[in-house]
Amino acid sequence: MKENKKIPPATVKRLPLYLQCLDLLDENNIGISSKRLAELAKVNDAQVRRDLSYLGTLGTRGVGYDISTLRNQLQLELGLVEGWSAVIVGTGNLGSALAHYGGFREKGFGIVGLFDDDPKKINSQVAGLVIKPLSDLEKYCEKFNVAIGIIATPGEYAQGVADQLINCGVRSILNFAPVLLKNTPDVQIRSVDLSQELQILSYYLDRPVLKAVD
Amino acid sequence: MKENKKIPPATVKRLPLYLQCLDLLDENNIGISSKRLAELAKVNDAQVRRDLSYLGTLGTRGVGYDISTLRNQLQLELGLVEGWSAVIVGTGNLGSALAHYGGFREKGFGIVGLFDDDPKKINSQVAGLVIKPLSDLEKYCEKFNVAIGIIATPGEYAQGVADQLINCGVRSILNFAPVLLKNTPDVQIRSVDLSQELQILSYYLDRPVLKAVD
DNA sequence: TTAAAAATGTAAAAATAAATACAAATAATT
DNA sequence: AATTATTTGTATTTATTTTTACATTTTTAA
Repeated sequence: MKENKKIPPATVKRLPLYLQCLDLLDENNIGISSKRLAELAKVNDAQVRRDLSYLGTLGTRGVGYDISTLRNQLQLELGLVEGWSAVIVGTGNLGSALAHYGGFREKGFGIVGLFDDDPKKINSQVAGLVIKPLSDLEKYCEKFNVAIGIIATPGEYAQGVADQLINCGVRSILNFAPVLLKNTPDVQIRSVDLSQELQILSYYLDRPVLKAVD
Repeated sequence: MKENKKIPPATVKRLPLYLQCLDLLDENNIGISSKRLAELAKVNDAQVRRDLSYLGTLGTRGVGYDISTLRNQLQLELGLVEGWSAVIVGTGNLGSALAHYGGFREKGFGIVGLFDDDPKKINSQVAGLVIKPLSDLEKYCEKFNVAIGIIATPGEYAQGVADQLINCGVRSILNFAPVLLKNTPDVQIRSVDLSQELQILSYYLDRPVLKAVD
């Protein structure tokens, strides 16, 4: 367990963004300034320096940041070197999209199981993984020490699935179903609600002058 | 164009959440208190009152809020009564998931077109819509007065698609491709990056004591 | 060698967001 | 009719986040 250096939540949300920006750079770049990184990430350059300072004293005055050091520290802080295992529950279009999505693996996450309760889907393959029934969930979670559950079921099944995941020891859930999951102590839940994102856009559609926030 | 009442961005982000909470209520509920709504939305009750106060004086002291008034005002403020038209570009699993997703229509958005440049997909149907080539985009945008473009292509095509959408007069983009789109004046861009969400979860995985933010 | 330019790290200030606390209004109860 | 309980709306306070400003360090140029 990592010590609690207490990085502000607003900063934590930007760390993956910085990592993404580094990935954009030409391979023979060796260093980068907060000014340049800020341009790429579209944030204030002092914000970049302040954010990065939570990871330690990584830069050199008058010089900038060493890209590889920076990448390493970001990955370390975000826990991307732990090789967390994840399962995806729900194998409709969204679950399949997630299963095919290379970005998870690329960032160090391993999708070790795909689950669905539709008998027609069980034992068929998606993205090289065999779809298993939810009754196999516990077995998988133990075997692969699954840390993350990704819910991509229709809304009506999401809470039940979440309960099962939690019951299997999963302590982090990424939920794409458009429902509010119950809070459980010691379980981190992040929800991405596609319709809510569109509604926020819609608000600003009528008010082009105003600035939205991430 | 709506006048700029300047609702704080943090509040705007919660408005769709309140709407979702109202949808959870039994149909014969007529009123709701900020306390109850706060429980459902998992926020502080004063926060609910403060947020709603930006929409006007909607409640009655000692009584609470009339649900139907509240829903109407939220929909109005979010622009959900304008019947904005949207197109989806990219019809892989993610694009298909979005096309099938009922939540958009339910909230008043109309998906009026599906676009892809894969010749094998053109003219096939997804969710009752015929997939068209990107060369038809301009025609559609004019015909349906498309306000919103949803990008669900692989990363490498996303910026090009965004440019085309903007060129066709689209002023709001919801981007699911894992790339940072260039800023364009007067164009609102919201990006949902699946891998970044997982990375944020990952940070807290090692630090169960800390509290994440939305 | 010295001066100017570039860049970090952070103190201090400013801006934004959230929570507390309570007066005012309404409804329920005695 | 008076009292108590409920509940909003918001002033005030507190917390968090962002930005400004600058001393400090390093590099480059004169």
